[in-house]
Amino acid sequence: MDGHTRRIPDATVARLPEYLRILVDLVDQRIPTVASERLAELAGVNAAKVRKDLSYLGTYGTRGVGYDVDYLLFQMRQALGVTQDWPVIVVGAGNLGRALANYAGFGERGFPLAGVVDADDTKVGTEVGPVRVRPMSDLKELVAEHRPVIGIIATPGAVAQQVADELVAAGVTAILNFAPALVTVPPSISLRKVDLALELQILSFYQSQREPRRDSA
Amino acid sequence: MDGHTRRIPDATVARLPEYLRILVDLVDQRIPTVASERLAELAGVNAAKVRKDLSYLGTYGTRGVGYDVDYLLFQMRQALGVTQDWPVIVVGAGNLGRALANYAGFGERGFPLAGVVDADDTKVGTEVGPVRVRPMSDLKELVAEHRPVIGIIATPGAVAQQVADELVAAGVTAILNFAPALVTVPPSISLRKVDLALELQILSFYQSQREPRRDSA
DNA sequence: GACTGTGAAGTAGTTCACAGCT
DNA sequence: AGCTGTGAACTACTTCACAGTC
Repeated sequence: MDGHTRRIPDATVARLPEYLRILVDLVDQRIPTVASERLAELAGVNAAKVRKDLSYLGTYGTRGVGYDVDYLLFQMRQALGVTQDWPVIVVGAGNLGRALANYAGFGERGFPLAGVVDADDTKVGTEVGPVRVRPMSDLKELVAEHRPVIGIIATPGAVAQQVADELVAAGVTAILNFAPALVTVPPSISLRKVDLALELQILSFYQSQREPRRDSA
Repeated sequence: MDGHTRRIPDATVARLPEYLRILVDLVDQRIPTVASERLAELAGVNAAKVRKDLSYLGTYGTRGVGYDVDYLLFQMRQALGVTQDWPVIVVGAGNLGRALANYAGFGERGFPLAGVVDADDTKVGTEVGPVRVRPMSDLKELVAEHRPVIGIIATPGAVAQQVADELVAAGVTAILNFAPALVTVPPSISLRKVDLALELQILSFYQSQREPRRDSA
């Protein structure tokens, strides 16, 4: 029952939230057990990978039967550290920041909006989804109030590093960066990046490999 | 001048847009040449990786000097197939879809908004950023008009697969899926996925590894 | 002297294939 | 019989280290 937990490979970690989502669905459907084969199908990967991934959690399925859905869901939440909500603070109340703040999907999945801050005084005080934009100077207070929080950078690339520094100074230990810029943080801080244009460019690459486009402007 | 182009590894492809962004910056700053060491620093990777990545493009830098920024930028655009704009069509005019449609960053980086469609009649006709929402039945026409386009799925997860099927039927060959659901498409279609909550959960994992949180509710 | 391009070595991730439990 | 858990084989990616060029 322990889980002599070896270090979980990054590639596995990146898949755990997908399994989590599927398990939530299965619970909703009152499905009591699931085999690696089925889970693999639902996740779009192969069964050996599922079994190996789950084995890192110290999970014990039952041979001949499969995995107990409730218990696996419990373990998955435990492993991901999503047994409680993690509030998020959005920095930047431009289009993207407002969009993210409005996006209810976050709250539903355990990441409620704690606040939105912006350096631009003309934006401060305006409504964004469920909150009002607050000045950057409120950041420290906001973080202290909700800690631990995840900071979301939704500013132009040019100020992303500065914002990251301010988040770290305010006590934020996990950052999701949507700005198209390299951001570096101390090693104790977790950082991930999402760049929407970059994803489109990757699609562009694979697509133009198949069916090269005329290059005439 | 040829570039006896070996197949480019996926990991390299995923980094090319980052190099592209950096090169655009360097051109703006009128910097004529760049060494792999410097490029690596700007991209947050190591120099050997940069050199190997660029070598897949059939790029020739100059030993003792570095890479010509203009030429490298040209090659990068060529490789990524972003020498012309790729219009995007957003499916789903909910919070996320409207957010994406409003997000100017796309247009600036070569992905202008061709339209927004939604299955919900009460949303059809409403303004979203620069366009009006059109009904799903206009999808085929919209695609035909702008082809090739990239389809963006910004719907609830439950209808994501159906939307993907409709996009494919309408002639879309590249899809970016923001819905939290597995979507499968024929092998000739390029597909990528961005799941915002999933990114937050990954951060949650790494953070709770460091500083486990009390589990009391 | 400086910097690229790349084989070779090293590391991480995936998949196979099967022993072992229920 | 059915399905997990995992060593072993394989594949992909990264990094080293250095010969080659300017």
